[in-house]
Amino acid sequence: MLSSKAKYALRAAVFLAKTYPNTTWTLASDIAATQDLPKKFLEAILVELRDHGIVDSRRGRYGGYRLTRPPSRIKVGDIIRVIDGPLALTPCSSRTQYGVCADCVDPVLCSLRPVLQEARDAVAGVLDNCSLAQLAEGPDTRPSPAHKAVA
Amino acid sequence: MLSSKAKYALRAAVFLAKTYPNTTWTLASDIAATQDLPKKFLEAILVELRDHGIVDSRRGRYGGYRLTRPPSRIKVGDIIRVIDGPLALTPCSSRTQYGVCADCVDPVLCSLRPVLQEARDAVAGVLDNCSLAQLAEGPDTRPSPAHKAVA
DNA sequence: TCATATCCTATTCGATAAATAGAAAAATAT
DNA sequence: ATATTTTTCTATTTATCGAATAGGATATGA
Repeated sequence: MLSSKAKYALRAAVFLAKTYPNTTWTLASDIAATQDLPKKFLEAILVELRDHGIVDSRRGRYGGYRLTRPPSRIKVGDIIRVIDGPLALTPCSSRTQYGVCADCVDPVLCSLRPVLQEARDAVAGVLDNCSLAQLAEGPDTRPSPAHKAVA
Repeated sequence: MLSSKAKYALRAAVFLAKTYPNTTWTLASDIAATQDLPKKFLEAILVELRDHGIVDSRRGRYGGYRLTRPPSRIKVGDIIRVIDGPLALTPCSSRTQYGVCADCVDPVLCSLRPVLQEARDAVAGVLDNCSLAQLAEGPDTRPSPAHKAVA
């Protein structure tokens, strides 16, 4: 599951994508207000995105935030990785942030690794293939699962 | 990321798969000892697996646990869902346990839902396609990512 | 130099993860 | 029947993390 933080980050990023390209800077308080996000929390999120090269920031009057590159070149997977960490289900099945699990020495668990890598490749294939530009184009018109669930 | 609990559950399940079919019952303490899992914690996990129809249990002397069905019919995805919940990244993109996110009313987030559903289908496609039988067949012989990472 | 915004540090609050303890309940060998 | 063994239940613990807030320091442009 995504953390709230990651969802907020995605919403903020899509918001910024919608105003791209932008000569002026977008206020954190504007994002917070229109997206209904906790302002202070959002600021912390934007700092993280900045530290990872997703957004640029400018202090002081007429400061704010904007994307560092065109929305078409920022992927959903990029943002999730920054906020929530690897897409993989275990450190040992991650490709971008590989690490040994605490209990990774176990051969039985290691028999799991191949399938976990497949899983991580499968999610990454989807999330790294969807850009902010695509999301910013507006709400999707396909029937949502909400409709199906009610039916 | 998987919880430790889910990893323990998988290891325990693969262990049980290796002794299938089994006329006798396998002790929790045997699983704990050979797999190096905290015994009491493992017991709680086995109860959850039992409550969800993955294992059967028998109390008293010569009691223990065993799989309710052939390992080929128990998928990695089944076990992860029982212990860690839906494979999806949000409740609203889950198919087996659909639910509305706390902030799901937001149209921007809703523009995310299609891609999140794709992601969930992609992971599920992998994890629901890998059975305990496959894992029990022994450690995988493909080059592991550990080797690649060291290189 | 003032207004405004980001940025930094600290703190809170609650929930969840990961486990442990101890006793009750059940099943069986003897 | 009874003792033994094993699951099962209830409670508690401890630490960590998620989510958020507070307040001030720092930078920027008018």
